[in-house]
Amino acid sequence: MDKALGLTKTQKKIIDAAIKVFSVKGFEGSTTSEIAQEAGVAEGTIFRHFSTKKGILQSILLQVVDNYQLLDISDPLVEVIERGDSQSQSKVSSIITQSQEVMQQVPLLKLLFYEAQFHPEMQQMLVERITKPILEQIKEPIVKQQSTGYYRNYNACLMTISLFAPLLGYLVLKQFIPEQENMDEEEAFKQLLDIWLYGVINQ
Amino acid sequence: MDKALGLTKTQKKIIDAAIKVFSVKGFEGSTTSEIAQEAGVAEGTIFRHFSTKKGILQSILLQVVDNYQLLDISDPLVEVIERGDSQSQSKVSSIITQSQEVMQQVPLLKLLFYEAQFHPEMQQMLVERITKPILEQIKEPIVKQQSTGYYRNYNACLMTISLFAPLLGYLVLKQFIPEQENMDEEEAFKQLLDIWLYGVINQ
DNA sequence: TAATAATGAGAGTGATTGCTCACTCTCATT
DNA sequence: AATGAGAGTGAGCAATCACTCTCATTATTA
Repeated sequence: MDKALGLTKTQKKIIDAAIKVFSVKGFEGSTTSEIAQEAGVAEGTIFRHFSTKKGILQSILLQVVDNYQLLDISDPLVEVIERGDSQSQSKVSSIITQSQEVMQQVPLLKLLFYEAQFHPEMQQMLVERITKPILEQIKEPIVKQQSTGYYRNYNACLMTISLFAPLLGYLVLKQFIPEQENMDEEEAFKQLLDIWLYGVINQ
Repeated sequence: MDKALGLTKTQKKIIDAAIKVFSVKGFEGSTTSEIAQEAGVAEGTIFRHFSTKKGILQSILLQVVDNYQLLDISDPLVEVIERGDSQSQSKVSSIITQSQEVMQQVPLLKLLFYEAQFHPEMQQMLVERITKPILEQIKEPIVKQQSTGYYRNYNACLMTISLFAPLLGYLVLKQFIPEQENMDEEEAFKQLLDIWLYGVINQ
């Protein structure tokens, strides 16, 4: 039956095509016929697998939510928090490696987070399954470091934002200002983590 | 002729209505008849003032770009950078005051930055007239502080991102996770600036 | 007051949209 | 060979869209 991750080959073709088209033209700006063309199937085939156009978007969201690759970015960050040392290059590098995968998904994430605001169930799912888990996962080791007195007692949620937002901001900014800046990604991440750490470490 | 800032009363009514409708439904998700209804004008009237629906969006962008209120947020940040002390409450407070105005504009900014990716001229205008000026305005005093040795020698652009992204991230996050968190906005901004500062100040 | 411009109301247009449905194709089972 | 189930097709439908046109009414200006 050609299934993988609960999706048939045709369904996967359609979803991949939809991601491509939605990313370039936005959800409302895309047409089902474009998606069909990109997927190499008839328009009618789309509606045999997805009840509505919005159903395609929801399936994309489900695919992203069920894909833990995304959450993986928080693991190396947790390492950095626990070691309290950005110099541990190996871990930093793994962040970069992960984030290159994530970076290619930045347009998709932008799409989902933006379009979700028009569809409350989707918004809730994004918040509950992606935003909050990441925040919690990162907050926990921060609180632990605070309890030992190694980190300052700022609000843990704000500390998490301070850590995460610049990394994400850097990736987003890079997408529409390809500031050539003779600096590689690894060095950039290292500096961003450094700035955060030395603002967090007590003394 | 009823002009103010180059816009007649009718044009202003239409633009205000369009901002409201676009913010709620997105650009492609909105219809000109909705905008007309919200503005209390006939649909045909819209097209007497704007050649196309996209023309309305472009006028909104022009209005935002010509409105320096937005850039004002960088002034108090520059103050913080120059003083190197977030405790200077008066200045922090003025950031908050400004940012409350800005915060109400967050949905509009999200709209413009998102929709602009589908319209290259608009994207370029946003980058050249908003993003880059803000970055430059904030980078300059950072570089000055670096030259005196008071700030560490990280890449100035990254330092700017580290400063700006958490503030923006906090505002955006607050919009779809109304984390009641018994913390007022002023305290939040103070802590975010603190975290940044003590990661930037040498020693 | 007369002339001119702006607007409201709303029907109309062609193009496009999301979606349907009658039909075909494939292929395993009978 | 006959059957049935399910995937795929694409012409076409009803609705909607951005946009136009007309014309009576109101507001502005000379």
